[in-house]
Amino acid sequence: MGTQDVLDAYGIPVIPDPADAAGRKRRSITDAALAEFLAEGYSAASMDAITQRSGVSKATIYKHFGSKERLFLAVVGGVLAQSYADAEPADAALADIGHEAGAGSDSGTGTGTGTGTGRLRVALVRFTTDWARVLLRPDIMALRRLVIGEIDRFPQLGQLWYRVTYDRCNRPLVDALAALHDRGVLDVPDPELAARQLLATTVGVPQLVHTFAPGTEPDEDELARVAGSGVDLFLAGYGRK
Amino acid sequence: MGTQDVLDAYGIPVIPDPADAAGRKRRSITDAALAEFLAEGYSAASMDAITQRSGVSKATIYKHFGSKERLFLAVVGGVLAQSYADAEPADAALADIGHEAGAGSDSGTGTGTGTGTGRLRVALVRFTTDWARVLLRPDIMALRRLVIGEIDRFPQLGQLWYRVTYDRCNRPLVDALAALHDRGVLDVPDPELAARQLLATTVGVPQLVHTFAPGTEPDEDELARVAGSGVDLFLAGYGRK
DNA sequence: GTCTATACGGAGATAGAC
DNA sequence: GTCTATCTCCGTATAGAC
Repeated sequence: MGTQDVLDAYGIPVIPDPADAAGRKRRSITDAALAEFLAEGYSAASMDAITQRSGVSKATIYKHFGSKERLFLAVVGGVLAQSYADAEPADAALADIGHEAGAGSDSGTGTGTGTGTGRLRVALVRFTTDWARVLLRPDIMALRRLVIGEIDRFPQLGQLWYRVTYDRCNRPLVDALAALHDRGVLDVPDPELAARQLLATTVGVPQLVHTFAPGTEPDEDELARVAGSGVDLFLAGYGRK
Repeated sequence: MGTQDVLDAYGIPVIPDPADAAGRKRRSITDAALAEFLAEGYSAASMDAITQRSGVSKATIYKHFGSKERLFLAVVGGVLAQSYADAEPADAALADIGHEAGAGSDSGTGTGTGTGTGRLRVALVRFTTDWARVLLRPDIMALRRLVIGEIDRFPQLGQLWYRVTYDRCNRPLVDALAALHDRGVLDVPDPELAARQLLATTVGVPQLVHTFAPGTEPDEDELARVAGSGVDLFLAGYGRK
């Protein structure tokens, strides 16, 4: 009598799957919590506000996550793992670095401010630009600021952030550079350091600005200009002479 | 009657200057507040804890600073302005860049991984190493994390941090690079970008690690190695060909 | 100018009905 | 499993004596 209102296309009552209902509630909680934590930081964020944002009751939140600390870790940690899903295009550029390197016209000249148009240069610019586009997204920058600010209280998140970024971005680049070194395309005695330098000149340079200017979208033209110049610098230093 | 205990070298009682007493109290408040804010962040820091750390009463703190927000701004802003006092040696290195550049042996070759020992290279390594030593100091890194984490609530501090760093570190470097360009020592069409790139490869690279690994002292050898490699990269790209 | 004592609100977390 | 109502404590800020 009014307890089964929802009917499907055939008029058959739809009994909500309890598991799915719980999953949806859990999702609405984590969404609300993330928004609140990003807006207020950990300490200033209130469980009351998260309760109101999520639409569920406070007791339910505590049943699911136990405490504010655990909620924070679950939410931020979970988002971190998934945030780089949009960075897939960078993997394609990475494949370009490995496969087509050395087949271009003048990929190794690296004249500094010159306009070397080798395939390697294009691939490196594409790779770094893709990553910059992802890492400079306002939501990811905000998450980064949150993690950095709370790192004394939650060192695990700092470790996780660094590791995820490294595994997804640095490590593949290091491997690619090492391979290019072995094939004689580049002269990179320390691929580990070289990768960090390349990312610093391309991604790090605009990232520094956006770290202290919250909410600003990255400018595509500026991004391309910086990435191009950074890659030129890199190739000038590590190209075969 | 015991109210004038303090005597100077001639046995003359020293009446504490009320203004100085207030100044000392103000100083003990700001010291305590800084320690508390660094340890707990803005929101989690409690005025009670600052009261206990400082040794003065809570009412006195409010008489001096009005509110927690104003105390935070005064303390962090004040420290920012003075934190770079230790970076004076970098100015000396900067003078070296300007005065002795071009007089060295092979300052402009920039062989990438080569060991160019020109005076310019030495001066640039010195300049960047000095700055890295200062910017990577654990207390300054902690302050930086605090500012970044609270930037949504206190955008003024973000602006101030960026401006102070830029005025003291970037701008002089930009000017020096522009001068070297004009004298034909380097080929730097965009000194602004070039300075950011140089600082990214030398200071930014280790800074990124220490951002996510709080409390770790920078290793001198590693610092020198990174700075040297970064400067080589820079000279390879921007040296006259 | 500086202290003690306190007002007042909001925080995180839980008990118990359903 | 989920809600309403509540407990308890600690937060910022201030009033008033000295």
